[in-house]
Amino acid sequence: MLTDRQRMILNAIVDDYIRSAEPVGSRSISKRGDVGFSPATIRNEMADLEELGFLEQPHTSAGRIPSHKGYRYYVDHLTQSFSLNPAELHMMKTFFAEKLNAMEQMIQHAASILSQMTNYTSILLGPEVFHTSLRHFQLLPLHENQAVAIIVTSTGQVENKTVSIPPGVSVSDLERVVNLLNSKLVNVPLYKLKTRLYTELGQEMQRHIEHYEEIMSMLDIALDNQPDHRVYLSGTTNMLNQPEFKDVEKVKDIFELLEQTPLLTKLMAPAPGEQGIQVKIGTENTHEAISNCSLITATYSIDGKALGTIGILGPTRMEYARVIGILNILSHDLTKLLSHWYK
Amino acid sequence: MLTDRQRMILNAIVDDYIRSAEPVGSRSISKRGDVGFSPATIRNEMADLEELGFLEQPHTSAGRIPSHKGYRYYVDHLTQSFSLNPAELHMMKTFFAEKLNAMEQMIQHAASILSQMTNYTSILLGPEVFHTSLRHFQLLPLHENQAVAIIVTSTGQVENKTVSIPPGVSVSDLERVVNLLNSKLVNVPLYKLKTRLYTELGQEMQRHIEHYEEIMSMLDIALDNQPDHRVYLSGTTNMLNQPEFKDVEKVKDIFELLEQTPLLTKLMAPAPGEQGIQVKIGTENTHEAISNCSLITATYSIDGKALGTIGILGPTRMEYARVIGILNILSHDLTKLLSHWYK
DNA sequence: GGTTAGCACTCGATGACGTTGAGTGCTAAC
DNA sequence: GTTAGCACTCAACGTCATCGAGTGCTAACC
Repeated sequence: MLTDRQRMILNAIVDDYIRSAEPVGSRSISKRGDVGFSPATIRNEMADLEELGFLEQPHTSAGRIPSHKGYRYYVDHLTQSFSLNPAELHMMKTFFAEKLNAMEQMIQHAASILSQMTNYTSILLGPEVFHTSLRHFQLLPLHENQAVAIIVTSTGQVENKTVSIPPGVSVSDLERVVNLLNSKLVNVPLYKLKTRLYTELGQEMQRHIEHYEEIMSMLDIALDNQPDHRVYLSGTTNMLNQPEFKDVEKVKDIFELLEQTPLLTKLMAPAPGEQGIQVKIGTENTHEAISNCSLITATYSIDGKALGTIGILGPTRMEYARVIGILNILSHDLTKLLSHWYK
Repeated sequence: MLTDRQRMILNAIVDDYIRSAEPVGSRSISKRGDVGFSPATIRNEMADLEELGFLEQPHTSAGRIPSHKGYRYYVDHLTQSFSLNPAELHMMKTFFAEKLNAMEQMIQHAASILSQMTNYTSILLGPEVFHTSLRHFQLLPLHENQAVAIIVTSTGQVENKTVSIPPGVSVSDLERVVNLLNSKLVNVPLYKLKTRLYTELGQEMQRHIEHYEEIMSMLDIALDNQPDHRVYLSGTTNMLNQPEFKDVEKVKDIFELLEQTPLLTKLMAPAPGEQGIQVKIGTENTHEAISNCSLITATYSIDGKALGTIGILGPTRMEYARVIGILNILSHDLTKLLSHWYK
């Protein structure tokens, strides 16, 4: 579709623009050295590339900037795989050495490392609930009428919730209920817990346990784990360092988006069946607030099942090669680490 | 120190400036109606107030804006106690009705309500660890060499941490350890846990438990709860709506500060002995990034012991009366709610 | 003596205008 | 096919005049 020379020039323009954030002219491309043609020749090619929709001109007498289509082409034809410098490799290695952390802290830590390395905003979605199951259930009385319900999942996460103990229910009643649940519901996926509670345990509990109704409604609350991903953010302020966001109005929408967990989850959700790195450029993102941003995501998984998503959000003018390289490493390492953890 | 009329005029200026964010002139004050003097008279008083340091002039031919000293005077002499409208009262009432939430969620929720009501940024510090004690300790094995340690505190918070089980230690060993801890350490303040573990339990454990050394070092990790406050933020984007922060450079410093938990903790820490509402205006704050901001804080407590802090961060041009009113209500209600919860 | 009307003065904000320079498109020469 | 040359475009920037909100001061008024 494009000639070799056009590809070279397009690459040079995107590279330059990523670095400078300013429209690039034919002269500066010619001067770079890696494209050995005069400005005039490059101008001709640039005009062609613009006609083909790969470049845009902010105004007549300015240089060119890549269009979304241009970025897309650039990303799809990225050849040089990005390599980290020793200091950065060390940073990632030491991170994975500290695997004794609880999963949650580990993910938060991963988010902050990502944002530090890339200078963009990092977004991590915690493990999907669909693939985690119940390992242990516990009810700890706090007072005579309140208790903490604790759910330990197969991934080692601990969820807890305060519930009211219905009047008339004794501690030994609760113990019996807890034992019953643990014997019947362990290893059941979290999202099936409540239906199983009713279908399999309903009758047995009705027979053996007093105050059946009240206890069931208490368990209903206790097992009502939020099915949304946990979202971990880091480096949101990095957004403010980008010249394209020197206008507060533009950042505001983005920041508001970042505060809304469900929207983020939707944006980060991998297209079904997709594995590996995904790049969404500008308007390819479904939300208007980030139509000037690119979102690069990678999934991490266990036994081939996608568990969660890592993402980097930055301006469309993003260091694609570098970010993709980093995400690649991190998602693989996370996958390996979790497999080891999970057994 | 100030005449009645001066006080009236100062009040009027601060009020107007808080609303409009623009220097106020003598004519507009005169037109308000509540100060029944001509612009000329008001101009004279304004000149005096400026000489006394309560007002400032951005440039010769502009109106006046309050100086930090002016805000301070305004705040110290706030008379009309602010009252909420019915819708807002309802918002707070319903919030406190949902007390079945776990404490953590409750605090996060309180933060978001605060920021919604005030349109500023809200900062909440969770309960101090000093005043909470151990209610229950639990070790749940995940695999043969890993377990989750769960600490339930007297305030109903649940902390958890993953630890490695030393090789050779059996499940029954662990059970014995857990029982011992629960019988001896319940109601001990969290920050004393580890010393008590060594002083009181060391000998007994050494006698009854195999692998003493390894188990102790495991418990050392398990009980190593982080002593810093948890920080809950909400409405950080509200900062971007303030005209004084239309310049990205100014917001950046503030946002960076908001990301640093320890600094925030220090800023929010109440002066020793102080109870109730505290207002820190501009440079009264110890951190330079918020020298154009005011921070209003209130403590919530149990039995007179300060447990945590609620704060609102906004521009020096802040709706002091309103914010103070809201913080007053919320801190009292939180105190009441926690006392009830805590018993 | 306190209050106010009147008036000259100040100075940021706004907009018109010219200049500058980076960059283009086109043509003609190589 | 490539490149040098040149006229053209247009945002950015600086200058300048205008405008108007607001002041300080003086003199008149109650």
